[in-house]
Amino acid sequence: MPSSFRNPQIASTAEEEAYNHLQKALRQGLYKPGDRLISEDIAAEIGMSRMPVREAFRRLASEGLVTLRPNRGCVVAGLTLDEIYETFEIRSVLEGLAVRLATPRVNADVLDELERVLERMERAGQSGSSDWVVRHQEFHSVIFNLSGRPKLVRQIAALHVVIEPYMRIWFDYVDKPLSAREEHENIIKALQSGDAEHAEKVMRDHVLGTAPMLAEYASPGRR
Amino acid sequence: MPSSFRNPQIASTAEEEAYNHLQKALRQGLYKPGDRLISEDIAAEIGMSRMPVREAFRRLASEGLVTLRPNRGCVVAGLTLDEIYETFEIRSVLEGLAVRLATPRVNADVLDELERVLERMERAGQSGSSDWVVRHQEFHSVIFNLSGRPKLVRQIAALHVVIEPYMRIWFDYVDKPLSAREEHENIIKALQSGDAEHAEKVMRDHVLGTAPMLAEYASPGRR
DNA sequence: ACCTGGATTTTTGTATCCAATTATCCAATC
DNA sequence: GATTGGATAATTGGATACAAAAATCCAGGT
Repeated sequence: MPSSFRNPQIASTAEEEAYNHLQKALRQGLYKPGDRLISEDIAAEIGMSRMPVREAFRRLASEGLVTLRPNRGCVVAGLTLDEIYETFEIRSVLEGLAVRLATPRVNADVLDELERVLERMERAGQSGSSDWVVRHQEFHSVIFNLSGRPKLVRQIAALHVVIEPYMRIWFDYVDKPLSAREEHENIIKALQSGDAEHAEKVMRDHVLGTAPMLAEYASPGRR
Repeated sequence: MPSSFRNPQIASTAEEEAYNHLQKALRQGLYKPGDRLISEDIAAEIGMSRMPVREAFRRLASEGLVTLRPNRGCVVAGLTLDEIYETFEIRSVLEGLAVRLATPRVNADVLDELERVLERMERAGQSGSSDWVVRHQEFHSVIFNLSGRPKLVRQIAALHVVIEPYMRIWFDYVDKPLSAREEHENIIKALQSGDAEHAEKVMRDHVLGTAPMLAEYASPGRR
């Protein structure tokens, strides 16, 4: 049983459906930064009126996935280089905190699961499937979910969503992050050691270390 | 010139007006956790239809100020004890990061301004005015704005908003945080020292240290 | 008195409508 | 040819209307 992935249950409300639809598309990078999202078009696409779509826009805006300006509609957000670095800085301290809190809760089952996820990640990576990105998120997600801090989990997950399109671009270019396996094994080792402070530092460095690699391939950015 | 406080310019859109109205009320604790917010009532209060109010609800929900459930409306959120601690944990690492980034940018002007804000905070505290809470926020805000990280600033500010009602309750009970002056002077000293790592640690400890004091007086909580 | 169930009222979710704002296009001018 | 101005079209913001869901009320039964 993986862990904490969203239930794909049918959306109970039109707004939710619109939100899911748009979030999925934005995560997969189907819209480019700067693209304008016309509420009526999107409403037609999923067969509803503009109102629920507008409400979905608001939610996406507060997660930073789109930008909303009065009378000028909804624009796909995208990150500048600086913003990519900033997002990773924030991730580094939040996931550092999460892993520090998670460390005392680690047990054999958790370590097993992490190894299994890492294995799936490896396989996805070798087959060139961009499923790698999802598996990578899952690896981190297993850890920060273990922190037992719901709000922290939410915030980190939101950051993962924002950088997902760039992770995909990166992955498509370099095809196979070889160093990744080693890095993540190190995180597992740190968790195993039981030294929370050390684990925090390892995670911080891991996250910060990813940013420059990714940034190199994320030129198109900017709104 | 203080620094980074929101322009009270007239709202350009009805949604914005509704948002400002509700956020202000929620920050001041005018609504209690668990209170239900009826969109029509609030719309009537500020003289508009339900639609913009609903959109404001969504924004407030993603900031954690209210809870939105399908077909059951909008409820004032409030924090459990655990959630208060969690929020301070998150604040501690985020503001720690912010102060670390801010430290190299500190100069005499900044130190002067911090002293002035602290002075105003002191005065507000002695007069028992709950303006103390606002000044306290301003003190922190001067520092984290200096980090030069817009997204980080936003996230921290959002957390301040969420805990503001509890800060007010706390302040009303204990009337005068005597230790506060000293604590904040320590932060200024750390900034002055130029040692970013040290400043980060001081800020972390400061923020974490506040939580238990506040938690004691925040019994009514719970959604 | 307390529970139960159904009618009534309230409130929400969504569609549709209208006015106001913004974008686009095209011709006239330099 | 590029630029400007203005008519036209597209799009947004907001109000209203209506159906569906939830909350409330109340009578009848235990």
